[in-house]
Amino acid sequence: MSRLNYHHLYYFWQVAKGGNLTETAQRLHISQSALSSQIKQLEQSMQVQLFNRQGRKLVLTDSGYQTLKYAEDIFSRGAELEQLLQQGMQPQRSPIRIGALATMSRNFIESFIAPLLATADSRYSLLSMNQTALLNALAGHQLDLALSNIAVQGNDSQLWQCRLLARQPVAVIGPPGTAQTDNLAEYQQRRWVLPPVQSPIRTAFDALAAQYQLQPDVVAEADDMAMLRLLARDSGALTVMPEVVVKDELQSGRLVKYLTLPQVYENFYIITTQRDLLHPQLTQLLQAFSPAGG
Amino acid sequence: MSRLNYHHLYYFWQVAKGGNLTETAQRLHISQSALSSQIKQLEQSMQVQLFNRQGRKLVLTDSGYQTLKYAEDIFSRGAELEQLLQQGMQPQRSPIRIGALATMSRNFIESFIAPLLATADSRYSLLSMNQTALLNALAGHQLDLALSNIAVQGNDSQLWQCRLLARQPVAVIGPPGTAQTDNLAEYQQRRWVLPPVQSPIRTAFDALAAQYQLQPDVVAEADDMAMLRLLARDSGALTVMPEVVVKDELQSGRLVKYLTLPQVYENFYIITTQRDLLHPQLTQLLQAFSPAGG
DNA sequence: AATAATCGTTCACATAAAGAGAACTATGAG
DNA sequence: CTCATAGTTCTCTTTATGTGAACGATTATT
Repeated sequence: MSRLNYHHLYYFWQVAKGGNLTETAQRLHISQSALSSQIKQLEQSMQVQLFNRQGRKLVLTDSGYQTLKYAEDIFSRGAELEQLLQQGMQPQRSPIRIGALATMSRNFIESFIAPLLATADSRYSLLSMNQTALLNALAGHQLDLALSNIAVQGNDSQLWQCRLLARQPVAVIGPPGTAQTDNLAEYQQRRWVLPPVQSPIRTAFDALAAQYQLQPDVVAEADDMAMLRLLARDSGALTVMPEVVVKDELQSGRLVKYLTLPQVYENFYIITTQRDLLHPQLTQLLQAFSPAGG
Repeated sequence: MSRLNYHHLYYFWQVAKGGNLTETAQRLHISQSALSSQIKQLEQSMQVQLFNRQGRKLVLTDSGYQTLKYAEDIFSRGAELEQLLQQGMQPQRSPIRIGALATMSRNFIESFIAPLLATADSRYSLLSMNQTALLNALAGHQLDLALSNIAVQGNDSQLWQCRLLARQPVAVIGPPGTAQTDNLAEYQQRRWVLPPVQSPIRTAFDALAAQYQLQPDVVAEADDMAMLRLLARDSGALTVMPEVVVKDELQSGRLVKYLTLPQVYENFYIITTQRDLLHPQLTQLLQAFSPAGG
């Protein structure tokens, strides 16, 4: 039992799609006999029956159907590659394409790509999208890498590789000039701007709030970190978010950290396809970020 | 410029992964010279430089990197197929695997697979999951087909095929014995159970409610149709949902339709991978459902 | 700086695989 | 029954793949 012969598989694919040997042979400009024997060889080497010879018709077996699906996958990828190669493939160095969840902190993303900015000759393109679009784009090679704060659960046949890039402690942040304390309960009179109920941060916050018997007066919710940042800056309300989101405002004193929530973290993940080969320049990016570090 | 040679591509893949010709040649049990010439042939036939010969090292070019990614994709799929074929591939007819969005109406799903139930010898397995998992499973061949009420937007390079299978008018449904009218405003005093704010149905309902100056008293929200159905049945509140969800209850008179919302539809989509080959038995299922019909 | 070891390329030649074409078999339409 | 059609099987030719030795060029060693 030898290795899978892609040449044979190609012919099988062509025939299975058409369902007809003679026609396919004409289309491919080879003789039927060649096609016939190649497919037979595939069946023999793989020890599987791909077609049922019903009368003078070729009918896909169940195994044949399964195989066809894989072949479809394989050769349409191949066709994409061919097209890419034949249209010349832009000669200048193609940019590194990084996708990021649209709701993530821009500051965090910026800190991630900082090493790329330092390198003079590297080009990259950054795209914001939702989690589903992120995974689609990865699968379709529109992205080299995705950044997200939502993990992808590992399937049986791992399609995605998802690793923890960094975790940020989550803090209560608000305008300066008010008494700061590390006791949540003291913020009963304050107004709050929070991430939405489904989010992990909110869930953690709500649990803590319940524990401290705090009933927060929620004036606004937003899942977008950029939006949260604006609200934190301009609403006068307290917010709950990773510090990195309002890094600049904390530095300038426009906002201050009230307290860091214990045991609550925002996780940042880097997602690639399982068959993971990183763009050479990306390897150094990852090394800059020690796992679970900042 | 001939067609892409998968044999050449395979060797390129192996070498590019290892970065080393000699080692790879030994691993594959062929001579370096063979490897060298095959790769050179690939470069010539595709008219692209895959490696830069720097000193006595082979360094991937940018085009080479792109190509490698496709090759990785192609041959890991191939490896999966090989494994599947070599482990014998379960001889009994493999079941048709249908994935459905966990929040969809079970009645609708049942009506979709009804033709399969009628066929004695067909086996199928039904799996509930979220939209992301659905797409993952499709991409990884764990599913033949997915049912969802969320469309997948078409990317540039179409990965998914998403077609409208059916659309159901959405109705206000509630317990019998109260005056029915087709004027939304008359339901001001009622309690409501509604889909969550992000959902298309809710958005449409809210717009209508605003138009009729109805401020609904929302006692519960749920995105799961099975859950909504239970709430509709047991809460005494009014609900907004496609009729099919509570088909049985409407028939038995336990619930009644108050009014059908104009221009509001719940859409049901069937999602497959773009390189779309349907399981023979699925073709008939689709024909049973005329597009935009019931 | 000289030397040895390593790695990729090139050549002539051997071997294996793909393909052509005729003869053959079986099926289905008229 | 007969003929056209579709797939299989055979022999033979052509093409592609692979080998091993010689070569050139680069890196490491002393």
